[in-house]
Amino acid sequence: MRMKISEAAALSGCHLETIRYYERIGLVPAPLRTGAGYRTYGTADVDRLQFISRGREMGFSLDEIRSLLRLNDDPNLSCNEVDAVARGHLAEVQRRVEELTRMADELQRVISQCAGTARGGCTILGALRRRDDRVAPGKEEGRAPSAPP
Amino acid sequence: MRMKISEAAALSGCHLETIRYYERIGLVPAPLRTGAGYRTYGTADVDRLQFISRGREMGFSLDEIRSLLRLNDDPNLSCNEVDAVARGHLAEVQRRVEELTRMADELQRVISQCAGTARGGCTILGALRRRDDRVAPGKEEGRAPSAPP
DNA sequence: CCTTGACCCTGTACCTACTACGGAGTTTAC
DNA sequence: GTAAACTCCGTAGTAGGTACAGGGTCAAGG
Repeated sequence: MRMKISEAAALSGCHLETIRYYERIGLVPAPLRTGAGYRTYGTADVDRLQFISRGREMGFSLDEIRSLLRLNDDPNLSCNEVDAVARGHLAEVQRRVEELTRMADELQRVISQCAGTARGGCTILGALRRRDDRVAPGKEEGRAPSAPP
Repeated sequence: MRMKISEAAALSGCHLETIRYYERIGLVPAPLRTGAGYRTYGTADVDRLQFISRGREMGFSLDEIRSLLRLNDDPNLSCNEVDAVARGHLAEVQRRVEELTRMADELQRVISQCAGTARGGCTILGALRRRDDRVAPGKEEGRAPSAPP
């Protein structure tokens, strides 16, 4: 019934050393030990580790997972809070998708330009090197194009 | 002409302490110093910092940027290698977009289910808890969903 | 019984890319 | 002249782990 850490790792999807790490940071309780000091895990322990593993697969932070575990343990279930955590995380994931998509578009752009104009100088390096002809979102230096220094 | 670190930070887009960090890890050379030991930067230094800042905005790792800087410094320009670094990074960014998109879809799914069936138990927690289609050796899954008060 | 190899233990260091101090010295503005 | 703003260095912290080193333990084979 009770198993060693390597078996718990295989069943839960958490790496062996990650399990010890989770224990160290208090995300899972310290398990029972054998006389020799070996950790032994029961099914409830493995369930908890699986919960964490799935949470990580969905991109939740360990802090978010900590909250979700507390909510999961609580008998008077508070679905609203779970919902809030999940929606907050979804928003964050979507934000990261947008950010990375912008990066990918920009990369695609400079790479494809480079393929066309390779002889005149690398446009990829040019995009990194260029001074001021920037139309990127957000930043504006107060430098008038009509009156250069 | 030469400026202090705070000005170099403002012009380059790198945080002041980040500049010192880049110096410490050897990404930028140690700048000249005043008699009192203050760092002073010239335009070439600021250009290099800007290069790094733009690289980071495109998501390149500092190691990749290190390579790109070397290629940029090299007079016999090797556009192929630059291209390889950029394409490799683009592939990685696209991989991350896909991964995050999968996460977002899954989150969307469990969140919307939860909104519909909130009374039967939280489906978000259920998705994390479920002992499922994976290799579950001979465990019975039948747990009657008892109605909450 | 003894050895061999596969486990397991603790503790620490390392990774990325920064950021945030603490405590001191320096420059600048009024 | 003095107070505020700036700079210095070094260290430690962040997330989420991974990777040893240097030991102890357990099962099987000979």
